[in-house]
Amino acid sequence: MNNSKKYSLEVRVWIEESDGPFLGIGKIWLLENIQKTGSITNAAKEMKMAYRQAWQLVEEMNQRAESPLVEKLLGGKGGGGAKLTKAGEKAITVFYEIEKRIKDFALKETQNLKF
Amino acid sequence: MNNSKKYSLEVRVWIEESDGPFLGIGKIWLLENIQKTGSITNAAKEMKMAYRQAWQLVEEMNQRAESPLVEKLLGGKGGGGAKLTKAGEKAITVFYEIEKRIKDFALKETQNLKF
DNA sequence: TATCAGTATTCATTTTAAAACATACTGAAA
DNA sequence: TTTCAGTATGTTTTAAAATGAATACTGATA
Repeated sequence: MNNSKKYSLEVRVWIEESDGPFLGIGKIWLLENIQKTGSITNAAKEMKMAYRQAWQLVEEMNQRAESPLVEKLLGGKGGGGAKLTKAGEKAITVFYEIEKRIKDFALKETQNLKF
Repeated sequence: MNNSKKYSLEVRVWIEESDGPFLGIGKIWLLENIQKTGSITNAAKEMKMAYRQAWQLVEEMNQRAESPLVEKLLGGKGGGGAKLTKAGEKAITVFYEIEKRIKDFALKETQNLKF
């Protein structure tokens, strides 16, 4: 008879670029919230993160991607805003596709862990 | 013609237990160093980590595993030491097996990422 | 041409985790 | 019964990261 502790396997996936971690689930959530709210400010509020932090993440993503993932609009009606580029939308779907395939595999591979 | 930025997929794997993350590559390295050096003190030095921290990780592992992964020896010749239990040795091999299977799969699945 | 909300940027403050320090405790062996 | 190196544990420093506050900038539109 065995102890009944439950263990499960967790997998984290991210895209690495020459200067280090480039795109993981955190930035993907940020992209999704920008898409949903139309601005970095509101996306940040949604996620309860500081605007400054969100802005820096967007800046970093845009500089390190082959082409910008977020288009920022300065001034004008409503002060401006931010929206995803085609590349930004693509990044979300590609990321989730890859993540899903790997997590499904991991789940299938690991049943009844014991430690 | 396309930009030549290189992207790669990174995967991190760890074992989760009811109270959160239980065993990842960091603790595995610690186990390996304990195995190699025969004490927590020397394992910590090897890894340039504080003894206190290493000791706490061992404590946590032992309490949350079904049975202890590290056997600690108090006092005596040389002040004591630490060695892996059978369960500790098993944990290392099982962890690496799982990790390898998943990383191999991830590598195979993802070629030519673009962002 | 004044307004307005969001972007852009700097600086001070808080939070956090990690490391460093200090000090008992343990027990085989000389 | 003293020595000794490693375990055990609390306290203090340090360093890094996140947050918060403050301020200037932008430009369509009323």
